[in-house]
Amino acid sequence: MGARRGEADEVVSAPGSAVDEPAVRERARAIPEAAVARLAVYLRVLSGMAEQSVTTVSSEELSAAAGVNSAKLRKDLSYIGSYGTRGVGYEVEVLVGQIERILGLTRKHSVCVVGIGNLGHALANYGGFPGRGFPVSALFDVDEDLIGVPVGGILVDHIEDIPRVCAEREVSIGVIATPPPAAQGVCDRLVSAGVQCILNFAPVVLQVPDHVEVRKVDLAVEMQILSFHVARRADEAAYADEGGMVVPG
Amino acid sequence: MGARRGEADEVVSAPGSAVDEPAVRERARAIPEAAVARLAVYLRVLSGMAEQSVTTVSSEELSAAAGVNSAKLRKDLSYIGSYGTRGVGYEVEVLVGQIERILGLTRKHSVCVVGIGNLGHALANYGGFPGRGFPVSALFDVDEDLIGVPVGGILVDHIEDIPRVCAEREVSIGVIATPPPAAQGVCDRLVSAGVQCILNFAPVVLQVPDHVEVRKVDLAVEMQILSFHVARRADEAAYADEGGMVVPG
DNA sequence: AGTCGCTTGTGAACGGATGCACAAAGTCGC
DNA sequence: GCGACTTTGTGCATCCGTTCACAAGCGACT
Repeated sequence: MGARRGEADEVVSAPGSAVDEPAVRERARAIPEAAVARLAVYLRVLSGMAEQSVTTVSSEELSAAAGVNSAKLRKDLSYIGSYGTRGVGYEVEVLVGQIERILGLTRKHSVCVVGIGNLGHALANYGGFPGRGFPVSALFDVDEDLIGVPVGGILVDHIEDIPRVCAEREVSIGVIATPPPAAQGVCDRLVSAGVQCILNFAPVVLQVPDHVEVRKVDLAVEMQILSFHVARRADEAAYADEGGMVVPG
Repeated sequence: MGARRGEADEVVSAPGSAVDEPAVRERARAIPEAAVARLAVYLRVLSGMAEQSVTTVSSEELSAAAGVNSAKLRKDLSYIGSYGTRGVGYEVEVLVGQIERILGLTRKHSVCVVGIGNLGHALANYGGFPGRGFPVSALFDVDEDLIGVPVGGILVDHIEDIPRVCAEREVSIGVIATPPPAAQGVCDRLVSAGVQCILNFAPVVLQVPDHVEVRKVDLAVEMQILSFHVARRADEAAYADEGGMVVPG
């Protein structure tokens, strides 16, 4: 992902001289993407614990609840600082606060949803967003029958108004839930409206400038990955049946 | 090089006695998970090309359309065999067929959706599934008002009937779109019904036996990852402005 | 045929993430 | 205060996936 930026033919110096790495570069922001995803999961688990008045948790307990191994959990947490107490564990409240800080959840992020079909409706009504600091503050579609209609308490605007409305409501995250052919156009509008992060549900590869972050959720791809595993299982079963496996003893 | 799958316990003979291992070679289904996900994307792009009567494509073109670099694309394709022609490229039809074969799409996979709320509705009506070999053939909920009601052409059954209905309709993939508290219970029912692959939209870490494959799609997590990037950007901008760094302890 | 240009397929280097194993650092009981 | 015990935080080895770079292979053109 974001590792590579800038123009290609810039840096390359001849090997041999001046190889001194400018140690200046790295700031603490070097959290692996995979770890960020897991931090979000830990946060959810921790929030649940906090609600049940759990005050302290060990890496072992938390990792079990999050479905990872404890060493990985500790390493992930170490990326954001040392907030544990050796011999005791982590204070739930502290961890929640720190993870929220790192994930940028102390600020609210306004979200807009584009494409108010089945999925768009579901997203607009999805309780998980506002509850976790992501107020859905704008909805867009092209269908004239939908414009002005409230969905989940928000009035639907026309796609043409994306730049104006997004600016007014300070939208920082755009969610695309349109049919595939419309996705790129919507994406371009969002980008020109200054939205820098996009969550794309349309089965399309979006072209965006370097400074825009895109994550995609493709249901068909997920299903196909599962299909692959179904097939692999079937193969393995057949293979085992045929006696390819040497069973000792 | 084929690093083998994790099965490991194979009979390892002395390095000198190199016997040919035809069965094992055929067994070399060691395709990285990440590559599988990309294959699904290539397949979508290729299908689009086929519809536009494109017959041949180079790794450069295809990789651009799929948003990856060409070396990675070639390596991904090499996992499934050598179906390209040097100096020319790949035949679209051939590639489509081979990827479908590897992903197990030559067989239909019946899907059931559990939890017919907003998201469940969206999934039941989602056109992308049946169009790609994933007929939704069963729906479940607990709400008595929904039982027997057709959604997307399928009647909703009660969750209690999961074992019977899934068996009857040979469901191989279960999709969980229930509220979080219900998810684990539903998951257990699916597992006991023999479903081996689960796509989980509930923000919960599911506990399943080893032989069951779970993929999760967590919208809140996706949003939080984006939030992290928003925050990181803001930090970078601030850092660039100040030109210095003081990290408070 | 021979050669030239193009594209695939892949060995090997690289880098990032994972898991292990242990020292450091704290608590608890006495 | 001290020693035993617990749990964190991390250096290190390992593994997996990505990227590079190039030989091998194919078609086209002379």
